[in-house]
Formats: sequence, structure tokens, C-alpha cells
Amino acid sequence: MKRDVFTVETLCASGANTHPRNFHHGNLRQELVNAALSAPDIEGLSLRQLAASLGVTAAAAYRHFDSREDLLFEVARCGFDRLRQRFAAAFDIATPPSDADQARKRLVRLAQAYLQFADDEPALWQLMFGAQAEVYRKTANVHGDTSSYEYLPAALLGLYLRGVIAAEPHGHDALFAWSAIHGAASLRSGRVPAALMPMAQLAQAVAGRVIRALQHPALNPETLT
Amino acid sequence: MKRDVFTVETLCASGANTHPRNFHHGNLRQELVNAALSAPDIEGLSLRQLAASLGVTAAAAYRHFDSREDLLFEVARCGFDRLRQRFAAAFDIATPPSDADQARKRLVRLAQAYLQFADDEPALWQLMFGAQAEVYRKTANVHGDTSSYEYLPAALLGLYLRGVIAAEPHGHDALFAWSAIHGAASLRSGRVPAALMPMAQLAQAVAGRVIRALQHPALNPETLT
DNA sequence: TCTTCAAGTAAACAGCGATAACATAACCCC
DNA sequence: GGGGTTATGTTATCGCTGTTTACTTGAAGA
Repeated sequence: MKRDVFTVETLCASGANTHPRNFHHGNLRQELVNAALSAPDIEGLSLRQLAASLGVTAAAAYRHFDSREDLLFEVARCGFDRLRQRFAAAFDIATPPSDADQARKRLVRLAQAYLQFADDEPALWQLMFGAQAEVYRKTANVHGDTSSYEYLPAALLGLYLRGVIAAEPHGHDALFAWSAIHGAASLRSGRVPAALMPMAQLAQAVAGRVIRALQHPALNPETLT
Repeated sequence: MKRDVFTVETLCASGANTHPRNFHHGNLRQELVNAALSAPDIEGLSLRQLAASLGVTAAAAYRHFDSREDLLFEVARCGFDRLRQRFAAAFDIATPPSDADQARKRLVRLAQAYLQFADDEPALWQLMFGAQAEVYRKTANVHGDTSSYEYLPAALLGLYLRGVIAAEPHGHDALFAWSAIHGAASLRSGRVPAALMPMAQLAQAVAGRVIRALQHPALNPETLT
């Protein structure tokens, strides 16, 4: 009994499927990633439990990933891809803003997409931008996704071209806009009470003020030092 | 030998100190916290290693803390206290701003204090605002430190009273300012390249734009929905 | 059909947080 | 000073973790 557990008969008999396509898992690598993606705490998940939840030994995972970290890299990569898709939908490149108002609304949509992502996938958000963020982001980018960071400057450029903001957006302007939106998402994700207002309201409050800041000429830097 | 290791003679003989004040550690609780505070990765530290680094067994730590988390709570509490001290120094309540310029500079100093803290104590910053932030912040606040969050609104009020910003600062204004500064610190702490400029420059870029945003009347909200 | 290989298994390792049972230094009371 | 109590250490142990090793087996190709 201890030795013969894995004969073909035993397995086929126990499986409800008529044709369990493979004794070997169909695509364990992807299934591991998928299971991790929907875990309530991705960073804290246990590889053994994850494998067990797929009816597989922990060691099996090591046929597909070098380490637990390696698995999390892949999960983060999927996360950045999902975020990029949301940005793409919010940016809506197919219908360029017809006027200044539309350009403003596009920035608000981008902000809201960011906030919504943090709301919808808190564990994934933490993996991507939390403690080990640097490492995971680096690997994700190596795999070819820096593009998430280009929608925001593009939206600012759109605002400039339609006369909403004063000067051609500088790198500092994009960083400022990103800081404000990322900070809001981060505070919200950390359940800071002030950031728990309805999301559309938060997106407007932040994006609206970002636009206000860029609408007017810069302060004399000497008044700040 | 196995039994008599802990006789008084053995210990005094091995200690270089003439008077090892106590066989029991002087103040193990505080020493554990201090050691944790200067660990390169606070969230990921191992209680056993921490205890061993103080020449003590892991179980000894449980005489002073209910759990590893309980220790981290205390560490976070110290972190929020240190942050508050930095805010207090930057705010400099003893010398109120004499004019609008001084009020602006005070906000820049607050932003810089925040960024400097994230730079100086990255592990502590991650503990306080990272994955488990909510939990640690809650406990820290229970212990009596919500005051860190009051310097920023106070600085905005100062700007209003000196005619720099248009309207009496609203909760949304404070949240926006905090988001922008926190976001910048967060991006910098995550080594996002754009945020790695000299810190004074970053503080000016962000705080300056926050002021610019609040200087002017709000946009018509309908242009944003 | 025989060989080879990919992809699973079981078993073991060290390290972790946590608990329980025990030992002793320090202290208080007489 | 002597004796009991308590605070604060120790050792040993548990179950869990990530990871490695050696083994097994289904599938596919010459």
C-alpha cells in the first residue's frame, strides 16, 4: 500500500474525470501563479499550502520555479500587466480628447484606475509596491513592462496641448502627479481614514488639484529655500 | 558540565566586566527593541537571531513580548515617535512664520523631514507604512501618537492665515498634500528612478506644486466628471 | 520495444515562531 | 542571615516553513 499508491489504476479510479488528460498536471506553472494571484495575502503565502491546494507536493513547484521569490516575480509581472490594461482602458487611446474638458477627465480616469486597482487587488498591490517592491518591479520591468509609467506623462502632454496647463510638462510635473496619485492609493490601501471617501470623489480631489497646480506658472524657487 | 554551566562562577569568569550588574539582562525588553530598530530588515527579522545577537535565547524574548508581532508593535511605536520629533523640529513651533515666504518654507521643511526619514530609516519606514501598516499604525496610535498627522494641516492653516492659499484648508486639501508628500517618499523609498533626485530638490518640487494647487480657486467640479 | 526525459513523489534538512517544563538570580519578609 | 516568592532566564519540543535530494513514473521518440 505504501509503495503502490501511485499506480495508474489508483489515480484513474479516484479521479472523477474520465480522461484526466495527464497524470502530470496540465500546466502546473500557470496554475500556481493563478492560485497565488487570488490569494488573500500574496506576500505571506506558503508555497506548501499553495501546492497542496492544487493537490500537489511542494517540491513539484520547484520543477517550475527556482524559489518562492521566483514565483512571486511572475505573480508581480502579471500584476503589472493587469495594471497596464486598466491604464489603457482609462486612457482610451482610440478616442483622443476633443477639448480641454475631455483632457482633464482623462487624467481623472487614470487616477481612478490606479485607485480602483489598489482597491480591487490589495494583496497584489502590496506585492507590487510594498516592502520588496524594488525587487519585484525590477524583475517585472526586465520582462518588458515599463509602459505603465507612460500613460500619465501622455495625459499631461494632452493637457498641455489643449491649453489646460501652462508649460510643456517637465519630468518634475509627471513625478508630482504620480506622487499625488500613488500616495492617495497608498494611504487608501493602508486604510488611513481620511482616504476612505468614495473613490470617484478621491480621484477628483487629487487629480483636480494636480491640474490646478500645473495650470499656473511655477513659484519663484527662491521663495521656497 | 552540561548541568553546571550556569553557576555563578562560570558566568563571572567568562565575563570581561568586573561587575556584570545582573545575571539577568539589565533591560532585555528595551534592548530587543533597540536591536530591532537598527536591523536592516525589520519586518523580516528573525526573533531567534535577534535574541541570539544579544546573547540570549529566543524563549527569553517571550518573557517581555507576547509574540513577534507584539515586539514589532513596540518598534513601530518608536518609529512614529521619531517621526513626530522630526516633524516638530521642522515645524519649529517656537518661531512662527513672520510672513508668507516663511510659511511656504515651513511646508517645504515638513516635506523634507518626511522624505529624510524615509531615506534615513528605510526598514522602519516600511514597517510603519508598508504591508501591515494598518495594524502597526493602529497600535501605535492607541499608545497615544496621532499627533504626527497634525503638523501638515497646521502648516496649511498657516499658509491660509498669511494669504498664500485661497480658502481655509479643507480636509481634502490636507489629504491631497499628504498624498503628494507620502507618495513621493514612497516612490523614493521604492527606488523609482525619477524620485532619486537630490532630496531638497524633490521636497521643493512637490511642496511647491502643492502650494501652487491650493493658491488658486478650485476648478468647477463638473469639468472633471 | 527500448531509451530518454519531463514532472511528479517521499523523505530529509535547517530555521522559524511559539509553548511547556524547569532553573536560578534577585528580592522581600522575618 | 535564612526561606519562600517572583521575575527572568534556560532547555526541549511542536508544527510549520522553504529547499534539496534521491527516487518513480507517464509520455514521447528512435
